[in-house]
Amino acid sequence: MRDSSAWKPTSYRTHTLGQVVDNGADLVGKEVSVAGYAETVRGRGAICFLMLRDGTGHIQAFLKKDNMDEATFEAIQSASRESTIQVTGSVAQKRPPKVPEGEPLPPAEYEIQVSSAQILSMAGTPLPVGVTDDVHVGLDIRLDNRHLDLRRAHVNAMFQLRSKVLQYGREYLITEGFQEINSPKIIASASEGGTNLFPMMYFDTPAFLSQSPQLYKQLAVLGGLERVFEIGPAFRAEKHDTYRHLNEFISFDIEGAWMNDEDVMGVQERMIHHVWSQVAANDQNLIDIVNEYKASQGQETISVEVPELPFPRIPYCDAIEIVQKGGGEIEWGDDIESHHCDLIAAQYPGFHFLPRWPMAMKPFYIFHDENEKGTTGGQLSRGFDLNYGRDEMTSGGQREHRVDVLEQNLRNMDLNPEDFTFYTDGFRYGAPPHAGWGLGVARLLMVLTGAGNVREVVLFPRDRSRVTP
RNA sequence: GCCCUGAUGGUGUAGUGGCCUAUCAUGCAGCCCUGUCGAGGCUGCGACCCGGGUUCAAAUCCCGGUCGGGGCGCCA
Repeated sequence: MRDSSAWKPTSYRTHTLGQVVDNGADLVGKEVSVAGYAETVRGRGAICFLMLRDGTGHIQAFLKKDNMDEATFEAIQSASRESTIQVTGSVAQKRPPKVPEGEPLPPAEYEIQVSSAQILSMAGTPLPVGVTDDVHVGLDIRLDNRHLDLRRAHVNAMFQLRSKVLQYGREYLITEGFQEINSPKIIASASEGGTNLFPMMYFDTPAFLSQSPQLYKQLAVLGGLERVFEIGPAFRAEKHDTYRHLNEFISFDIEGAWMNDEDVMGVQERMIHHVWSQVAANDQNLIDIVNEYKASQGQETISVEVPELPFPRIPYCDAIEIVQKGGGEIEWGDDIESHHCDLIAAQYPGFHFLPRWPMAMKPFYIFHDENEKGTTGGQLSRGFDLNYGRDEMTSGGQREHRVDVLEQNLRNMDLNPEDFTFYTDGFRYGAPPHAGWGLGVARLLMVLTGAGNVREVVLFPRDRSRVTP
């Protein structure tokens, strides 16, 4: 649950439920107003127990027919689960529950003895997905009803973790001098091969949704911003259908001047180390909530293991050897596919970098040094991936800052340099060597939370067949 | 786009040609009891994805569709 100790009162409540729970002893006898969702409503006689939940905690409200307006009492008593209810009453210590002979009593708990109440919004019945039920619910049904699914404790906890990961990532990059930027998501040209961009109309001009901030963050660095990062959406019109791909996703990107591939790998591993350390130090309560659910479903629980620095580097040439020795069919120059990654992950189950890919497999903007050749003599690039186990988290690299090489790279890939002048012009007046990467936020969250599907950790995922809600 | 697989009450499931006017849990509705606390007890409600076919007989077999799930490809 969220820490609400510093939250101010609002028009609807004097205290959050978390504040009442945490400060119960001091509040005994005091009148408070709270509001929340009705988790259970028990009792059909002259008394009634209303379990309220808000985003900060749970508390029991105790209603007695004699102590309040009878019509209100009856309305609350017959309120459906998940209705929103505001109650006013005095804080009191709860009567202790019955425990078996010889067992110690649990620590004191507090409740609210209600003097007045109001139903703010009545929930329809039955609920399309249970919020507190133990019954398993399929992902598709959950996503159709995400607004209810989010009320479930472990789902709520995963999205709090997501927010924490972004917060810790941001704060770390800022300590290394990176500044946050936003690049346009509506772009004019299908700059890198139009087949995988979503077309749209920008008034009377054909335009596209951006698939990456790549070129723009580079232009920001060329413009002298030195070190930049962006957390923003990217759109890809690929008809993939897997646990790790979406057509709209949030990309965590950085770009830094006077850096090569190794420099930005360092930034990345230090950032991930910081994120994991902070989660381990501050957010075990959220991990516990997720684990409580996993345990109830018979799933393996998770623990936050702060990875050691530096992460292993497995250059492409070595990766090919590992795959070949593992029995995989692969040759220098082939892409390392998912089943190949399984072989590598067997030796390197955690985070590991795969640097120095063949230039032929990398985009035109990746830097290469003519002296860096692979085991079979092929030209290497300064591009790299970061994997966790079999899954790709990041791709990045040092960028080509020599405009003549850049234009040659474009021609080598059958692209017309004329179409890229908005980009290449940035390199004509002095360009610093620079490097960067883009990290899939949801994929990182999958690792942290043990989610088996990227859709679990995206609020309203967009995939091949889902555009709503 | 390819291969495999599936669709049963609101939700999650059992069911492999007649034993199914379909199982169980949860839910919902109602009653009883109760300072309850994973409350408990009782009664009731609610389903075989759509279209075609085979058969004396189809939730069950076949074909098509729609929508899922798994694996892969694609992912400059």
